[in-house]
Amino acid sequence: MKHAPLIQIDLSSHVPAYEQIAAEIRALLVSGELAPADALPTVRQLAADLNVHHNTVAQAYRILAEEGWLDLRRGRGARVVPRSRPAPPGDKGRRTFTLQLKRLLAKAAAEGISPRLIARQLALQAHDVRNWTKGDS
Amino acid sequence: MKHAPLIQIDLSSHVPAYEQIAAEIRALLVSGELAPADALPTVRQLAADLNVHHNTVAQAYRILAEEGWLDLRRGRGARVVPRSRPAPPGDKGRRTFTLQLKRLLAKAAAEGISPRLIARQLALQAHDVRNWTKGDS
DNA sequence: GCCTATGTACATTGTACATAGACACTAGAC
DNA sequence: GTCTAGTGTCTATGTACAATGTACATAGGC
Repeated sequence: MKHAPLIQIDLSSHVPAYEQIAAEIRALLVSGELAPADALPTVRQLAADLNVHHNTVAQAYRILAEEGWLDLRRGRGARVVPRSRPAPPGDKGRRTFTLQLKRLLAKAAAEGISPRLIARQLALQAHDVRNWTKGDS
Repeated sequence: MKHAPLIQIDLSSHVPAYEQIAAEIRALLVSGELAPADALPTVRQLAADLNVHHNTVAQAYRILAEEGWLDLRRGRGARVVPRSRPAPPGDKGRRTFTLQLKRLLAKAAAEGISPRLIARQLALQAHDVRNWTKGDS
């Protein structure tokens, strides 16, 4: 099967490329669009697509491997592996999430996105979240 | 009036301190908890509270000043100033927002926060967003 | 066995965060 | 007016880290 760009990153952003790559792939993993046994592009392949160095992609893969999503083997490539749901985080983890969410919304508003649009987007995403792991294609 | 800590940042986080400070204050500005004519703590005051250098706070203030929220004057301090709603961003801006939101939610899920809790938090924030600029204390 | 393709390790380079410390300006006391 | 304390601002510096270049180690096809 031929992949569409698979993921997309913004090289002009201040957030590190390897982190963006990991975040994008993580989103696909969480939503189920990438399922166990699926093969990921090789580090050099994806690096060429994104115009970064293959070591940058390798660093992203390593992060996901440490989180338990991937199995990396030299010479063979990267595959998605089954992963048990991690222990729910404590108050601190949940509060950090809320904090980052608030900051993101405030920034969006400051850039001119209307509260109405923001609220609508939140509702949309909430809907998607409820369908995670149910509807993997 | 005596301020509670006003804002709080995480020095162990990978996101720069000056950015966290700006984001926190921006949230207060957007929500209306900081209104025009209000005075902010001095850079040295806030720096002492947060255990950072006063130049770090100054950098955060400068960001907010460039966004049009603050008026900075040497010797006088920092005050909130009226700000006209900026022009709504184009497709790119809106898509960047959606992208960042998706990444944040995926990360939260990967850390073990249940989809149910995430969806609930989104609904809560959507509610808050709708009350911006209505209920400034 | 050899060759090609894969992920990995290490040294190097550039950039940005955070700090230190001196400077410029303002307001108020006297 | 002058002095003084307090404000934001500027320049230089140390350190950490992102991204790279290059060489290496491993797997699989022929």
